[in-house]
Amino acid sequence: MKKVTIRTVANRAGVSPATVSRVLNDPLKVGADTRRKVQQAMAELDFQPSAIARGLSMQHMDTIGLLVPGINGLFFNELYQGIDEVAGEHGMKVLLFDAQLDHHRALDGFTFLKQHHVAGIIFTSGSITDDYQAMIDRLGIPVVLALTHSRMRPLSAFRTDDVKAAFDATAYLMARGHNRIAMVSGPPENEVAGATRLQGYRQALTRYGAEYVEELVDFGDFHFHEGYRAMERILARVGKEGFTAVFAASDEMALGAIRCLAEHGLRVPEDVSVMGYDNLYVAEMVTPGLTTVAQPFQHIGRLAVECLLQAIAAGQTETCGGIHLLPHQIIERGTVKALSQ
Amino acid sequence: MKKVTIRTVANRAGVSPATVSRVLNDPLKVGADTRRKVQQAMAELDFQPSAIARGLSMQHMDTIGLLVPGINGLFFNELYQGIDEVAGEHGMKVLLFDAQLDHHRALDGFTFLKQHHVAGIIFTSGSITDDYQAMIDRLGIPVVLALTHSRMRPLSAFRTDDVKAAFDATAYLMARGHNRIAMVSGPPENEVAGATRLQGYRQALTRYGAEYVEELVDFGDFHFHEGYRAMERILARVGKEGFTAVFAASDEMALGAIRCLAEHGLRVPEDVSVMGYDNLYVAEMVTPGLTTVAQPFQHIGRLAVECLLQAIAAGQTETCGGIHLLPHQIIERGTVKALSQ
DNA sequence: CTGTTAGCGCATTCAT
DNA sequence: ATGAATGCGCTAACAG
Repeated sequence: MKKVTIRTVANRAGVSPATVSRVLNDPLKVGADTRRKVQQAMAELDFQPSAIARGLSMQHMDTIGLLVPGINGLFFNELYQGIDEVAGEHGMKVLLFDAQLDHHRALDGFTFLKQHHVAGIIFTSGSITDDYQAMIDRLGIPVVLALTHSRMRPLSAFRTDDVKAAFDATAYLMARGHNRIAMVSGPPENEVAGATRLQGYRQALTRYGAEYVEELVDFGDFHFHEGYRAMERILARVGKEGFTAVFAASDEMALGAIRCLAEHGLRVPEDVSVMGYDNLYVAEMVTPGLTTVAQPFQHIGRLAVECLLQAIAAGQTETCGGIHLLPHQIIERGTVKALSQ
Repeated sequence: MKKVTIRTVANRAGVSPATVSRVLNDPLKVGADTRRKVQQAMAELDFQPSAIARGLSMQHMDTIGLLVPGINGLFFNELYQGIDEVAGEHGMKVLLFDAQLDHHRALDGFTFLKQHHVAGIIFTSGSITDDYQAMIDRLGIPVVLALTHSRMRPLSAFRTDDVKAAFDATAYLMARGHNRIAMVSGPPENEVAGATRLQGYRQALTRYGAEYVEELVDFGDFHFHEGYRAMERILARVGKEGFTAVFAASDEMALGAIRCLAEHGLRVPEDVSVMGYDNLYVAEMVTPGLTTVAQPFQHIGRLAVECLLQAIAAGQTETCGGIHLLPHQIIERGTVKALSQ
């Protein structure tokens, strides 16, 4: 089974390569019967036009790049779904690059995508450090941020208002009678999902007249195990009676905290209420369902693509600009109990 | 900022394009100082060689295609990780195509990947129906199956022995004193993960002297919600006392079943034991941890790539062949209780 | 060791 | 409406 090109088809159909190209891209521009001949020849030869050659010739591959820090984050799936969908609707494919949690590899991701002629890039999560920014500047193609932002350049960013969301979550707890609320925060040096959510928690506390007590907060890397550890440390410091609720900066950590509480004989929500953050699929799948604040991942993905596509169409490297704060939402499930007293 | 090609660099460095190409692909084949000149020129111009043009010229893109039925399956992440890793180790990139649960789109996936010159394809999950097989035959590039198999052609397949795994899971339950075990199965028409697991369950039952009772089994689509529904139907038929344990054909459905049980006042594992299948991340994150049978997703991914790469290197479209059954493993956590009587 | 030439497969002017 | 020629950016022979 040899290589069949546009040329082989042309010979078979007794026409020129150009004509074959035409029926491929604009069938109406060619005579009805020659068109049929060509189409038949293509079918008989099982011709597959080379997207590579086409790309070289046309100078664009109709793809957008998606740069993620690591596909192990459970949020990836939900984000990707939105992205792939609208990209498809606009005739674009998405080229995925996984940085595997390696900063350097993430940098490589940009050049990889560039070398593959993506029309634009969606950068996901992870703070935009200086080197990223420098890379992006030299790139010459539009870049939009999803679930993160850059404080230097006016890169378009799509995310939620993390401090307000954390504020609301904490307020939600307080409105139900909790005033000693522990927090399992993300790393404070993480500006996008660490410091912000901690800040929101703190603001709500003081706003509604509760005291911020340092012993009640600890930190983790957003994953299950560290959520467990952080909860353990808090418990060690303040004991089982030290708090009536805990707010975690991610669903995974919330689940880790719940496990830890269970092992210490504390039931959720009877003895302590727990709130998560993200509203991943798993939040619904656990029993009792995890009360959490939802980020509209899918919607964020969609908007990011649309913004990117717009910049691409407009033809320039600058995107629609600005930080777009999408609405979060508190999803009430079963891990929060109102204090009856 | 204009387009900088291999030619621009050549001019800037005062050499021929061919020389630039050489420092790109085999730096040692060029004089030390000219090489430096070229490298400097490349740096100054921020030259990014076009992977597309290179691909066209070399007739291969150094990528393998990954065809998944839908990225919403939580197992995707774990599989992808193994695949991307070893692909990278061999200098290959993986091109992802998501069929979005659409049979027709999955077919398109093959031609898409083919048109993008992938060296081979890993097809994931979903039964290999006739049209798939026909497509694969015409493709002219090696294809390996992960988490599924084909009963017609000797396509290489990497998966677990589902009937034995289900057998073992059921036996595990019986060894702990359970003999009225409900099953939340996958669709019986699904040959790879539906009928097989149900069969294993049934075999264990009769093998160890328990009766197969039809009222105790119901079906779902492997996802949470249907697991819930199936459990609900079983409960409606046999009542709360009808069984002491339930075996689900997926972790998601196990979690759905647990939710249903909880809503009927049944505690896990005190009142009824539950076993899942897959050992997704979530199995560890719920409390109590879900006892389940683990599929070595990551390992399967790695092997699939290696098999594919081998066929590619060998230069032909036939892969190492045969169905490779990888060992499963029962992961004991907290949802199964031994009956003490 | 380096420059020249000639494609890779397709799209796109121009002619006809 | 269709064919011939040219170029996309790069690699690979073959010279020198």
